[in-house]
Amino acid sequence: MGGGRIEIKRIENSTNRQVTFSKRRNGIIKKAREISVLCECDVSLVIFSSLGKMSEYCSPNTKLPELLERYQQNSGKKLWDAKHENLSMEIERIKRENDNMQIELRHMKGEDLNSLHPRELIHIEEALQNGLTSVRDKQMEFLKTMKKNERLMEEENKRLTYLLHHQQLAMEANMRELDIGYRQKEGGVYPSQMPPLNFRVQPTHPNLQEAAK
Amino acid sequence: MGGGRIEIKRIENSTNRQVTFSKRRNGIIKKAREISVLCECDVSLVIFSSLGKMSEYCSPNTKLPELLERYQQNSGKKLWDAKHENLSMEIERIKRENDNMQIELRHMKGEDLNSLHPRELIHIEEALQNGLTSVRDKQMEFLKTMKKNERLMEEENKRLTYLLHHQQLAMEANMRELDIGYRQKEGGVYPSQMPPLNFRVQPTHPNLQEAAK
DNA sequence: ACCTATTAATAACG
DNA sequence: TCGTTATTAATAGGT
Repeated sequence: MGGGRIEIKRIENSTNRQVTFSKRRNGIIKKAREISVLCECDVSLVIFSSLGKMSEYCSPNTKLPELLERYQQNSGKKLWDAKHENLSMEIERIKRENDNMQIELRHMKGEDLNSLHPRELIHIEEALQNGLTSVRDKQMEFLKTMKKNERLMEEENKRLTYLLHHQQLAMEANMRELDIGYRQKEGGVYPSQMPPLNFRVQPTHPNLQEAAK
Repeated sequence: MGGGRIEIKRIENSTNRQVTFSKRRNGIIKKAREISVLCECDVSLVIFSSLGKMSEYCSPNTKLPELLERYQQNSGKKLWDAKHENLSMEIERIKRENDNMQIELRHMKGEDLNSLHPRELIHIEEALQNGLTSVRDKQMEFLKTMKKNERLMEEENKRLTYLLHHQQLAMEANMRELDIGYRQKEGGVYPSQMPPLNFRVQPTHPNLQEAAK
């Protein structure tokens, strides 16, 4: 090839290997192009460098899918037919699963019962009964939660009413005081001992809505 | 390259073209092998001669389907056209359907109820109730059928008993007659007027077992 | 990326 | 397809 022969084995020096790859890649692609032109043949060449970079050559007027189709026919090897079959089988499997569930679901809804044995009917009846029990338990749970919420809201209401009442009392007291002070020293500043009116009324149960969803 | 340069264009002389193809094919395959070894890269080379003869090289430890998979990912081109995607999408669709049914079925069995709203619970409860009603109706139907069968069998029993009785009477009568005839002309042939004993006792209700299955 | 000595590839022919 | 040979192309190693 040139400039001192080399053994055909992995080039250990990484830089060298990269350089050689580049040169030879170009060379082989050129060769591929040449043979395709000179000899009117279809060529497909795909190279992945060790770093994963892809290079390809495909002769003009050649469509890779068609070429690969011919490849499969010629070699007997399956490139994607295998995958294809796998997918088809997967579909069949899932469809069967689907049908079974479909049937079970229809039975649970009381449809298509004619084909069933009494023994199977009993099974389904049990399942339905169990389901019904669970669903009703769950509803009971909700009911309890809602009742509890109601109770809590009532308490909260009472608390708020209480607070409101006291606030009003305080306001009235202040008004009176203000009135007196106003009369005593006319034009005076606002009395500093007056409590801020907006003392925060936080909900005691911030998660009330959670259980009711 | 050697022995007098040539233009890179179709070789018109068919023999020459064939020879050149052979040599260059070997050359390019050799190059492919060399670069794959020297630079640790994955190479796929497929050549179809103008006569349709296939040659290929694939680097060791490289599986063509996997390489082509990488090719698709890198190039964005699809080799296994729409067919594949259709299948994949079909699988996705069925899987979704499957999951939905799975969930519905679990709910019907009273599982995974926590994520449901009260309104949905009511829906499920109704469905379960309907199912239960249908199943119990069907069981009732069976019960009726079985009772009816029982009745029919009783009747049949009576009929058979009656037939049996008459048959016995007939037999006894015959025996007596035979006895008399035997005593009158000793060593005579069997009396031809004797009725066949095996008159067929067919079931009146051949479909009895159908309802009970 | 470019240069060059050296080897590999190969065109033409038998 | 195989071998030989003259000639060119490819390229390893270095800059």
